Amino acid sequence: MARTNDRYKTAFNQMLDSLAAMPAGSELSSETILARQLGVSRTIVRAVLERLQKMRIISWRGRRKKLLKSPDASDRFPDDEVESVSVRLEEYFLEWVLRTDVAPDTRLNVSLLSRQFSCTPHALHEFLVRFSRFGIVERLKTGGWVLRGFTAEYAIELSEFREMIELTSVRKLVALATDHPVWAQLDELKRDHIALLEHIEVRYRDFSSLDDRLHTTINSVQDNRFTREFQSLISMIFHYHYQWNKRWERQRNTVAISEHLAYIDALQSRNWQAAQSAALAHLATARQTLLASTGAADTLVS
Amino acid sequence: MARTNDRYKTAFNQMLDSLAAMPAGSELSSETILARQLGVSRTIVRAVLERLQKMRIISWRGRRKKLLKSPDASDRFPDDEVESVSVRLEEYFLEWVLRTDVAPDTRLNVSLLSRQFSCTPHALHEFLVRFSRFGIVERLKTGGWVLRGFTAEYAIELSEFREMIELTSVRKLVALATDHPVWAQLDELKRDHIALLEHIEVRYRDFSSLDDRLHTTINSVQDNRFTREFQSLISMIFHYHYQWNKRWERQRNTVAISEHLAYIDALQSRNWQAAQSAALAHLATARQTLLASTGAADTLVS
DNA sequence: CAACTGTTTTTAATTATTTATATACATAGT
DNA sequence: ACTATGTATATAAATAATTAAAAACAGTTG
Repeated sequence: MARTNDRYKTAFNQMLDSLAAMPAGSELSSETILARQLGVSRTIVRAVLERLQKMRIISWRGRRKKLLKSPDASDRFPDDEVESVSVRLEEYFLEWVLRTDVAPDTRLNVSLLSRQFSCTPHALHEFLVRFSRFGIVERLKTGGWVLRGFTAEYAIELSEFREMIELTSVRKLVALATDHPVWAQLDELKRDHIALLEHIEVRYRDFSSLDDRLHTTINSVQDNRFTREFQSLISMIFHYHYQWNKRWERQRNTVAISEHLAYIDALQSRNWQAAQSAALAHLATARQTLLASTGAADTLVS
Repeated sequence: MARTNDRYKTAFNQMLDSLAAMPAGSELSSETILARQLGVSRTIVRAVLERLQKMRIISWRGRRKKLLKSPDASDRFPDDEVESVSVRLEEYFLEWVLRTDVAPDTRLNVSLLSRQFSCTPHALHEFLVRFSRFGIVERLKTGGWVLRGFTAEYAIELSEFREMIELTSVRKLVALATDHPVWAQLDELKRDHIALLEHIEVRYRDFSSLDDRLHTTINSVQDNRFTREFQSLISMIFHYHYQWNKRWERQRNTVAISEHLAYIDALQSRNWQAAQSAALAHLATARQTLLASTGAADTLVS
């Protein structure tokens, strides 16, 4: 009952990390400074210090705080205890939606689902409210929720909207002055793509975050909160998509890297026509991949 | 404590309305049918019937339900009791944001605000979560909320995004076959605009809903849930905007109607260039009006 | 026997309560 | 004096409890 102490546990583990980097016998900084370093309030810092003292990892009296011995892994809170409910729920829920064969437009039973996900009905409800902005679940006026599902229609509408936004970005991008920071970012992205391509056999899983970075960078030139909001939806969908759709993963990513490189080159040429074609080509591939992962369940996972 | 009985009260008032249209002595239909008519469960219908019986408006035994006398206004639940908390909150909150001079990026104090709005902190929290999709408030990772506010930047980004979407719709619309339902809807809208223009002196306030209808119709051709979602945000913003910014209201609406008529004509000509110009012209005006209502508070309200 | 009502059970939404965390203020130490 | 700590208070986020509403089931009646 009552709020969880995830923040305390996370802060404690973070504190252990920084203590591990210090030699035994060193003095710790003041509560206020530690609080700022950990990004939490002094209340939490004091609770952490109390626990550290009780565990005889530090000595603490007044403003003298000395490290007695380096902490080890067993002192930490286990990771699964630290993970907040809302993060767990996103994984559980999306896994449930994307991997199992729930029919579209199913009415959701909150109390039943919350038991399955081992959380309170309220926690699930909060999650659904936040999540409803993505259009995969919807709240009924009469009360209750329906799962609209990650259907082929959803993938198509998502892709169409995405293409509209990204082409707008591209049009704006190619007209930007050469001293705009985006050009440097593109240079860096190009280097990272080439580096990844060289070790594609072992590092092909790293493509996912590179894909995210490229599209986020391109859309950043719009400097528009609605674009950013939509891009974050795209990031989430593709994050889980890459995570679970392992079929032809290496080949797919190799092709995508080439498309990205062509895309970057076209942008750097600052030729609107060329950039548009390259953008459309890559976005079409992405759309196809996404679409293939909806529909039949057997196209999901290897 | 525990959930409100708004649904019951609303259903009761609705039932009174339908009883008022019936002659005394007539038999009511079955619980199941009444439930379907009112859009509620049988549980509510039975509660409503019980109250009606207690008030001697109907007699009820077993399956015989007879109307004894026509109900009058005093039998109803007062309207303000019926209005649900979430609806009230939207009004209160937007009025607070748009009319008072709250500085952008202010940290919101949920418990304080909830007292001002006379609701529980939790109800306000629920509202904020739902409302955050519009980008006017934002949840901090560390906890708590900030009001980003209805600033000039917000108005600009909103308008830019809107223009991108609506131009996409227009491009798709002018290419549609003549038997597509949108053409009939545009004909009807044109008639309604002309009718409104003839009585503009008295009916100028009706423009707001007409504006909403036109843009919703145009964007409906995309048949995309993300477009619909964004259009509903636009509708909300303009709804409150029209409601509170009364300066030059009649003149403004007269101009807008002409722009709408030109816009509709251009669409009906099915000429992409003409339609694009008309769209841009009207959207630019809308952007200016919206922008003028941000910034200085004295531009708000007469 | 089909439609309707009576009764019970399940699910949803809201408030109250509790614990965690943040912040403000007063006091002590260097 | 400044800065750190000790203490008190305010605010946030979670659960638990409570009531409304829906749905399921069983029994009745025309």
